[in-house]
Amino acid sequence: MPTTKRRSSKKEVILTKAAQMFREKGFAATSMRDLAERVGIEAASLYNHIKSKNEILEAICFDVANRFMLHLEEVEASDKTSIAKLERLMRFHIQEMIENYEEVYVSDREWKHLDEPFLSNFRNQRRQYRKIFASIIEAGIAKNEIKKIDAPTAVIILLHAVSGIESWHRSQAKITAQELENNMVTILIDGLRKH
Amino acid sequence: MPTTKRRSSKKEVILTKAAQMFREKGFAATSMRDLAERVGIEAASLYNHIKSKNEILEAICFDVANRFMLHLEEVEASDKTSIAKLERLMRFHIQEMIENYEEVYVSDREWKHLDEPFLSNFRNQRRQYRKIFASIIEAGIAKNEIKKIDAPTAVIILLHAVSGIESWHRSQAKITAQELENNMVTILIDGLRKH
DNA sequence: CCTACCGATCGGTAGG
DNA sequence: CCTACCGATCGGTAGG
Repeated sequence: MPTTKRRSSKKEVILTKAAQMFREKGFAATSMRDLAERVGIEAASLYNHIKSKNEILEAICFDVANRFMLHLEEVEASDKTSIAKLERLMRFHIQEMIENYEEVYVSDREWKHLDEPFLSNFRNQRRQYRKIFASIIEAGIAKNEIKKIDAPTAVIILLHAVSGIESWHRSQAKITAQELENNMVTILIDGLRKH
Repeated sequence: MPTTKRRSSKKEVILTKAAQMFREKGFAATSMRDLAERVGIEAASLYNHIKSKNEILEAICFDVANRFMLHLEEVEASDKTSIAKLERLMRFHIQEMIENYEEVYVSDREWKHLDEPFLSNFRNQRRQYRKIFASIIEAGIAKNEIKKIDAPTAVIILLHAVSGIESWHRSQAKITAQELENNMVTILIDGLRKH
């Protein structure tokens, strides 16, 4: 049964190419004709695999959001110190950014173009994610593992610092992914200053 | 002479409103008709003040880029420790992000929509900025003020962490701008862990 | 600063 | 999966 074996492969190709183009040019500036050309078919043929341009964005954004939320809940429930939880979360973010670069980038920067009700849904998941993330930091402060800083501010810094990996990705890296990961964890957890 | 006094005021209104809309919806998704409505004139009338949609983006991006570059050169030439230079740069970034939010945000996220030769020009300024920034960190490592981390990675973290202030801006802030600034500097320079 | 309009391109559909 | 095409909207111009 060779048809079942790779049944949805064309749709996957479309989603992958779309993620690449949405990252390069942005969602709004990517036309369905551009995308079709990259996939190697006519624009009209795209609609045999997807319902609309926005459906592609939805697939990308929620795929990423669900993956991150699942991991966060797993870490939250684990038996670790707060600093160890934070470190694990950050390493996950960094690895995701490296391994699923296009998708994660698009989910982070282009979600504003989602239509309702997906827009509200995504925004809620995002808010919920940050709230749980902040609560882990708060717990660390309470247990005296973490400095008394404003937890939401720390969340913003950690999440955005990681999203900066795009620049590393583009610049053809003089350091390996593993070195990058260790550098980021060191800087964010222990700071720049030498004690 | 009341005409000279506020000669370019309408153009300034257009640039300000455009920065707001480009931030909210992105450059590509903002139409000249949307913008005209916000300014309170017909779309065609915009062209009495600006040459094209792209010219607006150019004005925003290079205004910000020049301001940042000027400040960086001033700090670089100053007589301070590396850590003090870094702290001053970061405080400048944070203040700019708070005071000129729309403009700085657009310059950071929408510059990809610049046309040539502006696109290459902007990219070069950006690369140059990061190179100088990294050299300040390298100098700090050489003088033993800063940990032995990869300087380009540190630059990415510092710059992107600050750009995360958009989230603080949107969330109607429970802390003041000054508290935010101090929190960010602490976290990035001294880290999260309590020693 | 407006009315009137241009050619180009958009996302998407009909029908095969 | 394609050809042929739709109405809507885009950035921008002519002319006043």
